[in-house]
Amino acid sequence: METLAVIDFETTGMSPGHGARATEIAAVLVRGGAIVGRYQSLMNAGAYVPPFIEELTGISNAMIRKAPPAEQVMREVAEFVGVHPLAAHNAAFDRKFWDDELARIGLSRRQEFACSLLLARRIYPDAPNHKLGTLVEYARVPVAGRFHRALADAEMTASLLLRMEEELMRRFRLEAVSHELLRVIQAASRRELEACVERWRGVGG
DNA sequence: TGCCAGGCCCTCTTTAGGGCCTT
Repeated sequence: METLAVIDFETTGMSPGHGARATEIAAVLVRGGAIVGRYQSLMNAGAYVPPFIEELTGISNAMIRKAPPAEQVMREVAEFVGVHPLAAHNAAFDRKFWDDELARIGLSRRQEFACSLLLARRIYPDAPNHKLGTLVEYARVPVAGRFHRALADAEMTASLLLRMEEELMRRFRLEAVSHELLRVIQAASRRELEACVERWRGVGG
């Protein structure tokens, strides 16, 4: 049975290419339609947390100073995730930080990301918007805690992915939805969801 | 001190611009 690792970063800014660093990471393991494992830690990368980010996340400079070193946390979470396929909400963002923080300890990513944002745009085109908080309400996913904290966001992203997998199974009469199928769907045009799944079914996916 | 990005995708498109998402 496939296990999926859903991750979420809190950071000091938008891009590691401009000096932003991670302040917190969470990873949850999803298997058999349920969350079966959780990892969460603040991390001290020596970076300054701007006031806007402190307000947004509730993660302060004082909290970061007392947190374990980023190197230690990244080694732990990389070990926790292993080679399981990855997922995140707006994965382009988390992928940048995952790759950057791993590179700093001499590691590299071993798997691809599924993106719950791209999937939601295809599966829930009529949602008011595709922010995580809006989708949690729209898809009736349980609120797991404070938004913009890593573990709560990772758990809600995982639950949203499970809800979308259920929707795909119902709509297309599939017995299961693999990470590979999610990758195929998110890579296809928004307007071609039906044709994309039928092609997948046709080649025995 | 506290600046800042970039991929996706739509459309009044493709010789481009701008909104959506993530922190």
